[in-house]
Amino acid sequence: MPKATIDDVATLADVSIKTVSRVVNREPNVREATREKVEKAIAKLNYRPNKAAQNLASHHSRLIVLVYDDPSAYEIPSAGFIIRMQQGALRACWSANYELLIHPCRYRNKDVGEELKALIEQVRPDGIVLAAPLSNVNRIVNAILETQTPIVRLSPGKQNGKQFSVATNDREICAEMTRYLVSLGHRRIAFIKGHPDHKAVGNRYLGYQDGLKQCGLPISDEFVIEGDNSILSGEACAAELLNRPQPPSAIFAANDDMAAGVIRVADRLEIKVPEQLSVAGCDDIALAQQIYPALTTINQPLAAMADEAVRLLINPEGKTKTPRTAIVPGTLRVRDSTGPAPGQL
Amino acid sequence: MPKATIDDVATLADVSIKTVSRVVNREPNVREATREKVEKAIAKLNYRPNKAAQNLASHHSRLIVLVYDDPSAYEIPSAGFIIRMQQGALRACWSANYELLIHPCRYRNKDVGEELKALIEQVRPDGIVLAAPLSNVNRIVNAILETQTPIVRLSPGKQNGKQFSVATNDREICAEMTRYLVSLGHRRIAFIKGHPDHKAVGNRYLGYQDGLKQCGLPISDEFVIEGDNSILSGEACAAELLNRPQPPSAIFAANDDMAAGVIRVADRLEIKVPEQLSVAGCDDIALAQQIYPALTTINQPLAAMADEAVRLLINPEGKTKTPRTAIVPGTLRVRDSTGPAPGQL
DNA sequence: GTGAAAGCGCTAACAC
DNA sequence: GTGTTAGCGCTTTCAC
Repeated sequence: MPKATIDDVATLADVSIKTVSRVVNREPNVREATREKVEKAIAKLNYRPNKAAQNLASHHSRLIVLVYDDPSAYEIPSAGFIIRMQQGALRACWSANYELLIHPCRYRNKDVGEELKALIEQVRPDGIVLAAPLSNVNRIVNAILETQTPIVRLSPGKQNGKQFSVATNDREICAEMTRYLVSLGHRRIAFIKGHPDHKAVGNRYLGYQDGLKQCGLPISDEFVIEGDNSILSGEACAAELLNRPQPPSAIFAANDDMAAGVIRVADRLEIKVPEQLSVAGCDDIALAQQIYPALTTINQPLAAMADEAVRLLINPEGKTKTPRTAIVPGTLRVRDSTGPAPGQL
Repeated sequence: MPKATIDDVATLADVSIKTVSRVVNREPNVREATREKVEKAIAKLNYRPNKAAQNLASHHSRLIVLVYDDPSAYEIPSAGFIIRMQQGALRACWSANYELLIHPCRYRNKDVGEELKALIEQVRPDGIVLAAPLSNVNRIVNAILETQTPIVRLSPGKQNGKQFSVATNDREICAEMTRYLVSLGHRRIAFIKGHPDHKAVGNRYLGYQDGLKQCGLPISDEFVIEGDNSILSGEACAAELLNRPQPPSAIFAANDDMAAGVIRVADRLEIKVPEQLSVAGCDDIALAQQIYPALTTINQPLAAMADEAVRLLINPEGKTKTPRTAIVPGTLRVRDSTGPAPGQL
């Protein structure tokens, strides 16, 4: 049987198509009795509004596009992050009867801007969620802005006043992690900074300092060292720190990969984690639960962030109010790599 | 400026809108000079056809929906698989100017069928790619079929004659892995079977037997043992095999998790991999590259499979010919966990 | 509260 | 080769 149209429903319910439209779109000005009659007809005919027709007539597509960096096969570690973003974005979309289009792209390509403009002009999404690191590339952001499409930037660490964006409380939560380590009795807490180009991790170092300060501990860079976000650099930093005459009793790394490197070196040096050394990371990548001991870290609430981003796009609020940055808080994930400081010095 | 429409282009090029339509859709029967004139106008106005209007008028949406099982947060290991499927599906979609809608869903839900029907009737995709394990649930497949939407099932191991589907050459490639182990001098090659409910892995056992046969080795179940696909079961099976008076010199597991379990046990028993024991897995999950030594395994060509699935939906071939199963071959990924048999017995 | 009419921007079918 | 006409199935506007 051919799909029922709004006309069929109108005929069956003995009303005009406009009334059916009102019922379908939950508009006011329909008498309760009429509404019921229409709803009965809809159910009977198993009517579903045709999206293409709705889009054409209403000039909006109920479509959100999620744009993110396309992981090449060899950096599929980011897969978990992407899936979580998608899950969050989908949750918000579906709850508002929107659909989500995904658009991974290579952000090094010169033409990403043109590519996105073409996409936008064809499918006319009602909004774009732009994930980091693309959200930090002005060329790309501007290309999207030219199309007049609402955009929300997803940038875990960084804020930006010109458009709506969603970020985490990186700094605050890193302070919390530091306080947690102090509460376990640690006093010599080292911090491994990330690659300076990676904006998100700058705040983490500040958070580490905040945490020390809040506990009344002196801030010094004696135990601060810089890695490049890789496991290998974590190993190198750990080797340097742990071979000192006065090694730290806890090492807090600006990301999980480096923390994993620390654990690996500790294992090699036969330093027991967490009995002799506490290790904490940041990001809660899949690896964090797979290594031994399971890594204490900070969860990046990517799903919640993407959810919030879509909400900002869909809600009328997002269209009218002045740009703001929504903050979605991360949470501590205390696992097995942290414990009381040895000997309570 | 308001977006240009087909009328604007027609006016500027001084032709009818039908001619513009012909040029846009690369239809024949346009004189070269006319085509150029129109293309110039299109470029000048930066015209892009409105998808909603195209969809409404043409009764097709240039939209493919990829349906797969939604990983809960705690089984994100599957994230890599999903991303690869998406990448493959997107590649095929974009190359034909289609878009991809993703639709993860919980396949245990009773209402998945209804959910999918509602989705399909609203967005009217031109086709559905249904990934395993959903593709093996008749209730779900039938719900989709009721909507008359073309569907291609993605089921790595299993074939099914009633609809189009895409599978891998599990059996053949497992035979190849077995032959590879034999070529390294191994004669006592154990096989750890997977959970019998998991259809994909049955073929792997057959492939193992084929491989032995092809090398002229006797087939016996002396070295065949059954796990349940988990790392833990891999450990248990390995413990049993390696504690025998005559242990195998190579262990081939029906999936990577179990193979990882084998390596873990070997490490515990101080059996060197690959010097004393070769270990091979199947699936090429992310873990395969992360463990030490890196696991020799079989790549599941999920991206290529999804790509092929979308092609089947988009190409006219898919709509007319009789259902068939396309086979996308997997490939051996030789890494560090396999080597020459010790002592050449 | 409800309905009639006029599009939205395209494609399909057919005429020329 | 090219143009004309009539929709596709909705929403919008405005009249009642």
